[in-house]
Amino acid sequence: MATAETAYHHGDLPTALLAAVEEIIDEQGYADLSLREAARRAGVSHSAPAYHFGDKEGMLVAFYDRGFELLYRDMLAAYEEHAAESSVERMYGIGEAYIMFAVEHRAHFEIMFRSGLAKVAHEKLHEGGDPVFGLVLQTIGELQEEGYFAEDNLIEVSLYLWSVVHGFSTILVDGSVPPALDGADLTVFLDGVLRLAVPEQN
Amino acid sequence: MATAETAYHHGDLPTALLAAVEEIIDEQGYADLSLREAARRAGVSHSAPAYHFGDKEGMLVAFYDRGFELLYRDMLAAYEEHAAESSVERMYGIGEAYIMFAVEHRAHFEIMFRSGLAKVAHEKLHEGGDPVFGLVLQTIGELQEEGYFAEDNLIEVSLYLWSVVHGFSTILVDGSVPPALDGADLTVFLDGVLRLAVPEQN
DNA sequence: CAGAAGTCTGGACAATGTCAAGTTATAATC
DNA sequence: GATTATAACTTGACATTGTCCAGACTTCTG
Repeated sequence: MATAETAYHHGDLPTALLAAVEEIIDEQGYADLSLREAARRAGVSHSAPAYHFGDKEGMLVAFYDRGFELLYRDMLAAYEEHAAESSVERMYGIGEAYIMFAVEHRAHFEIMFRSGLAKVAHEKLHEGGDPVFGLVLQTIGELQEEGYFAEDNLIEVSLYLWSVVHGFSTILVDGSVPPALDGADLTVFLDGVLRLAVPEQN
Repeated sequence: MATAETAYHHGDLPTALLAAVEEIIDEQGYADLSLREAARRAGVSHSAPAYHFGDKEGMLVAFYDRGFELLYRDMLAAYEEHAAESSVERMYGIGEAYIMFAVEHRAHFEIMFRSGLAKVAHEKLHEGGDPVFGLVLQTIGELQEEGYFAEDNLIEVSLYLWSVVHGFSTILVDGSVPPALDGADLTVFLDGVLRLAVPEQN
């Protein structure tokens, strides 16, 4: 059996390393993440990761890419779940999926948006079309068609809605909420916040 | 003259170090910030900072605190500038001040909200009352009095507006905008986004 | 079975954060 | 004004980190 037990060949070291990255960030935060600690947890030597990822940034970019895969999967599922309903329901759906992704995959969210990696990696992402942003634009187009927003300001509307959803996610992940809200059930506010974001239909 | 030139006593090393921190983050980003490089730029030995700040986190907390001072100063000025006008104008004012602070003091903004320091330092901040958040609550109360929002959901409204403003700031600082918007004059969108955030008066 | 390619090890190096002990400047005291 | 004390730094050391390089082991290919 040539699985994780094997002495030399690990089996699937890249996956094991990315799992270790998530573990470390969850336990100790992004600041204390080190290549060598990830290698230790995967049971390999300190320079094994370099073979697969080149350097530390390479490993984080792989983690970053995986995060966008997961995020897109969740958002697409939410979109399709409300395919037959109003565009507002789809908007709430993908917004909620985004926010819940941030909460449930905090490690990925941090690397994706809070590590300074965004500047480097986002360029690569946009070359490939960025399906996440594409889905957002699609939904906003539908909102405009159904009269929830004027049709002459797609950029502003998309920046606005993206700001609400991304901002709320950031706040949740930070834990930088006022003390009164600490430990509260955040899903409750999630709904309220999203509903405040979309005006009455015209 | 016992100023910065002096061999031993620097004159005001803490200030010089915090200035160096800002320089380094502006030039190379938060990830490449090191205690020793800050010391080098201030012209002192590698462990001089420890005397004033204890450790690296201590130095960053000082930088963090200074950032909140500056932010509150800007927001308060914006609030008072529109003291005689509608509450919406004050809301736009402090929102714009927040966002422009993020753009113009990018280094402070990163440490304040994107460094993982928030969890540690925010508790300390909230003990002291957090004037920034106080000003936000004040303004939202006025918005509710003037009928822009229902009066039974202060928490949701504050989370919502904070999300818009903070989220937009984050997006600007990231540079993680879709390529079409790169290099565009962001102040234009700032106005549009803020106006989308507040509904018609009741 | 031989060789080539793929996967990982082990040692080295410079850089970093932190600690302990020593050094010099400034302030306080008599 | 000399002495003493305290504040403000320096110097040296150590463990840890990311990266590079030469080598070793394993598996695949013919």
